[in-house]
Amino acid sequence: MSKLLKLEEVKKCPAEFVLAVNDTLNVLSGKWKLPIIGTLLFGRKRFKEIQNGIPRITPRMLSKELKDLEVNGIVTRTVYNTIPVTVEYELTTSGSSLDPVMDAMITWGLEHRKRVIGNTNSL
Amino acid sequence: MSKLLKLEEVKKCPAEFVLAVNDTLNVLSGKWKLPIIGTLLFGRKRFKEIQNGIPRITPRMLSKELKDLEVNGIVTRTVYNTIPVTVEYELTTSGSSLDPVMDAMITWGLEHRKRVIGNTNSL
DNA sequence: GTAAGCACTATACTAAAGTATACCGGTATA
DNA sequence: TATACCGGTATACTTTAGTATAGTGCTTAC
Repeated sequence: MSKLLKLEEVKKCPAEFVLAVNDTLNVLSGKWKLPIIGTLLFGRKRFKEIQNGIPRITPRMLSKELKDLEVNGIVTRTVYNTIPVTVEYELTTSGSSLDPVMDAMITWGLEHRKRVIGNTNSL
Repeated sequence: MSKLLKLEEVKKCPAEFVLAVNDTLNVLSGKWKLPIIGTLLFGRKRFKEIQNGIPRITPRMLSKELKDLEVNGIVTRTVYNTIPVTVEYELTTSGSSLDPVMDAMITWGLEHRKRVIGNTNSL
C-alpha cells in the first residue's frame, strides 16, 4: 500500500472509507466534544477554564470527555507540579487539524439550513 | 445578514458556528446513518435493498433512521402504488452534498490513523 | 390454504450516554 | 478552625440509543 492514497481510490474501498469516517465521527460524537475542542482551538487551557467556558458541563463529563479525547490523540494533558498542581490541556496536531472537517461541516450545515430549515419554519 | 457568509466571518460567530456543526453532526450521528447514506450514494433503493445491503440492521432501526433522515431532509421517500406497494428512498440535494463533508472526514481519519493508531498498536 | 415476500410496526428489553450530588487530598487565606 | 480553590472521583440515578422478537395488512406463488 502506497504511503499516500488518492481520495478517489479510497472511495472505491468501502472498508477503509467507513473506518476513516467512523474514526472521525467517533472523535466528534457526544454532547460535549465539540464545545471542548472549540474551546481549545483558542489555545491551551486548564480544567477549570474549560469548565467555566462551557455552561452546563459537569466536572464528571468534562473529565470523562477529556480522557476520551486524550486516548484518541486529540488533546494532550500536561501536569505542572506547581502548588497546587496546574493541569493544562492542548490540542494535538490531529486535534488542530480537525479544522478542515469543521469547515466542511459549517459549510454543509449552513447550506442545509438554507435549504431545509429555512423552508419549514420548525426548530 | 447577507445571503452568503464567508467561512471566516462565521467562525468569528460561535453561535452560528456551533449550530451548523451540530446540525451536521446530528444528521450523521448514530450507528446506522452512515451505512444508510453510503448505500444510497449509489442510487435510489427500496427498503429491503437497503436492509440487505447493511448486514446486521433490524427493520425497526432502518425504519427509524430512514424517518429521521427524511424529517431532516436528507432522504426522500416515494411510494409507488404498485401491487404490492413499492417504496423508494433517495438522497436529497442536502444528502448528496454531504460528499465534501465525508471527504474531509476520510482525509482526517486516514491522516489521524497514520499519526496515532499507527504508532500505538492498539485497536 | 399455507407459505412467502414486501414494508413496515409493536412491545419489551439491554446497554450506553448523560446528569445530579456529594466528596477527596492538598494548599492557602481569613 | 473554617472556608474556598484546584483537579478531579464516587455513587446513584435518568434518559436516550440500540436490540430481539413477533406480528400487521396486502398480494402472489405453490
